[in-house]
Amino acid sequence: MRPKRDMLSEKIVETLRNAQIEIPESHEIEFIKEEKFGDYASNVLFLLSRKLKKNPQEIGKEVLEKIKDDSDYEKIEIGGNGFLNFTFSFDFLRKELKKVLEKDYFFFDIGKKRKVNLEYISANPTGPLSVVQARAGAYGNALANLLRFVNYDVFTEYYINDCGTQVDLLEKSLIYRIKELKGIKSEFPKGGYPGEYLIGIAQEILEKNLPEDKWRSFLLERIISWQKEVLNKFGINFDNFIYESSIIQYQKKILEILEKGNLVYEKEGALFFKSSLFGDREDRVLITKDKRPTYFLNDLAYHYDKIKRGFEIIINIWGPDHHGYIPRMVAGMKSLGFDTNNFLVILAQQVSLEREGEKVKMSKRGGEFITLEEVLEEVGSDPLKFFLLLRKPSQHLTFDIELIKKATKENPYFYVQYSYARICSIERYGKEKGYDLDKLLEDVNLEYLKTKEERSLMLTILKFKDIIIQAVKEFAPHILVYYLLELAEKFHYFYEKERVILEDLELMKARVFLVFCCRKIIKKILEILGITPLEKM
RNA sequence: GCGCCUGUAGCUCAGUUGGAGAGAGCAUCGGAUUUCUAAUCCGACGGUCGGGGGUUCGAAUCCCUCCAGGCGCGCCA
Repeated sequence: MRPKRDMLSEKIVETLRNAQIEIPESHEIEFIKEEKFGDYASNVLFLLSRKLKKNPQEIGKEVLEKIKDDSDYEKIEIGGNGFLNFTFSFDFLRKELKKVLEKDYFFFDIGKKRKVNLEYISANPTGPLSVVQARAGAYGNALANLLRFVNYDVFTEYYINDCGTQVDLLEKSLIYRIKELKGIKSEFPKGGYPGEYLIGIAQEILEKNLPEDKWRSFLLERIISWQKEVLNKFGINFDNFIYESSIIQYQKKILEILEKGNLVYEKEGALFFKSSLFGDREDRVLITKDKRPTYFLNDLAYHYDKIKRGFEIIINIWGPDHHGYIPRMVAGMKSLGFDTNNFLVILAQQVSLEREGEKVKMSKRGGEFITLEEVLEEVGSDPLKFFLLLRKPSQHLTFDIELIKKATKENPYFYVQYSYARICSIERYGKEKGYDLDKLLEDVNLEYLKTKEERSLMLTILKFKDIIIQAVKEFAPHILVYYLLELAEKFHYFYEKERVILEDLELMKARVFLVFCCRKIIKKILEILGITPLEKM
C-alpha cells in the first residue's frame, strides 16, 4: 500500500481522478496567491482545452458536473482565465490539521534510502574561509538536511586539495615569512599568499624549531584545523573530510579504464582524454608534458572513489568559476560508467561584499579579505545562515557588511524566531495558569476554530508538505525560507487578533492545538535549515 | 571573440517548466497596546519587470536582437 502523504495537492488530484477526469502528464496544482479566488488551483482545463480544442470554460462546466458535491470543498469554481479553483471546507482543514501533531506526520519517502554523496565547500587549504564559502556551506548543509528529511541516505563530504600548485605556492609564501622573521631578505613568491595568518604559523614553526621537511605538513594541518574550527562555529558538520593525497592511488586505475575504452591519446608529450566525444568543447589533459598529473585526473580519481563506495547519486556544489569545468567532469563520469542523470553539479553563485556602498575585493591573494570567522563574531551563525539561505543559489548576492553587522531589524530571521518565541511564551503562560496543555490536547474539538485568521493559519500550516516536495524537486532550500516567513506572518496576524489562553476552555484547547501545529512546522523547517529555534527572545 | 550567470519598487530580493489587477522585506509617511513578548499588527507611498522586435487567446516568464554587470574560456586549482 502506498503511504498516504497528506498533501493538499494530492487531495485535489484524487478528487479529479475519482470524478473520472482525464489528467494530462503536465498537470499541476498550484497555490493561489489571491485569497478571494480560492486555496489551490489546477491547470487541468488549459491542458484539456489544448487537447480537445475546446474552450476551457466549456470543459470546466463538464468537469464541475462530474465532481458534483464534495463536502470537502467549500467551493470549486472556474476562474476568469480558465483555472479550476478549489476552496477547501473548514471541516476538511480541521480534519487535516488533526494529523499534524501525530508522530508520523513528518514521514516522507521520496528518497527511498538511496545513497547520496553531497560534496560542498571543499576550499583549498590555503587560508581562512570566507563568506563566499559560507554561502555554499549554508546551502549544502540545508540541502543535506532536506534530502535526509525525505529519506535519502546522505553522506556529506569535504574534499581537501592538499596536492598541487596552490599548496606549493602556499609553502613558498610560508618560507618567505620564515626567512623574513629570521631577518633574511628574499623575494615574495609570484602569485603567493600575502595573508598575515602565515606570519603566525611561521612564528610557531620557529618557536618549535621544526625541521624543514615538517613545515609543509604542519602548515596544512594548522590551516585545515583552523577551517574545521570555523565550520564548527558556523554549525556545519561533514561526515567525511577526504584528502586529495589519499585518492591519487586511483590515478593508474583511471588511466587503465580510459585506455581500455580507447579514450586517451598522446600529443606533444602530454596525455589527453577524449572528452570532446562526450560534448566537451575540447579534449583535456590528464598528464602534463612534464609528467605531472593534472587536477582533473585527480578529480576523476576522487569520483571513481565515490562510485566505488556505492553512491547512487553524486551531487557537487561548486563556485561559479567552475562552470566551464562541468562538461569534462560529466564526460569523465560517463567514461567511468556512471549514469550522469544522477551526477549533479549545482553552482552557488558568488557573493560580493560592500562596505558602506564600496565594493570589497574577496581574494585570498588580494588585499582586503573578510573571513567567515569575522562575520560570525559580528552577526552570529544562525542569522548569517538565514540571510544566506534567503537567496536561491543561482542568484548573485551582494550584501553590505555594515548592514549585516547591524542585522537586527533588517534580518527577517528575527521575525521568524519571534513567532516561535511567542508560541513558547503562550505555553509558559498557560502552564503558569495551571493548565496541563499536553493533557488537554488529548481531547480537542477543532470545531471551535472559526475565524478567518485561524483558517488562514491552518491552510498555511497544511501547505507544508507541498512546500517540502517543491523544495526537494528544485533543490531549493530558499523555498522553505520564504514559506517560513509566510507562516510567521500568518501566525503574527492570528496572534494580534485572537487570544489563545482564555476562560473558554474548549476554545483555548483548539487554539493551543493550532499554535502547537504551527510551532512544530517552524521547528522542523529551522532544523532543516540548520538553525536553532529560540524559545525566548 | 565564444560560453555560463545576472538585470523586477529608492535598496536587498521572490516570482522565470507562459496564465488571474506584477509580490515581500527594508527605507519613507500615517495609525494601533488596560489582556498570552510592540523584535508585532493595520494603512499609505513606490514599477517602461534593462531597451526593442517577435510567437500567443494570454509574456517578467518562450524566441531574436541590442545594452549593462559578473564569471569562465590553462599542460592552474
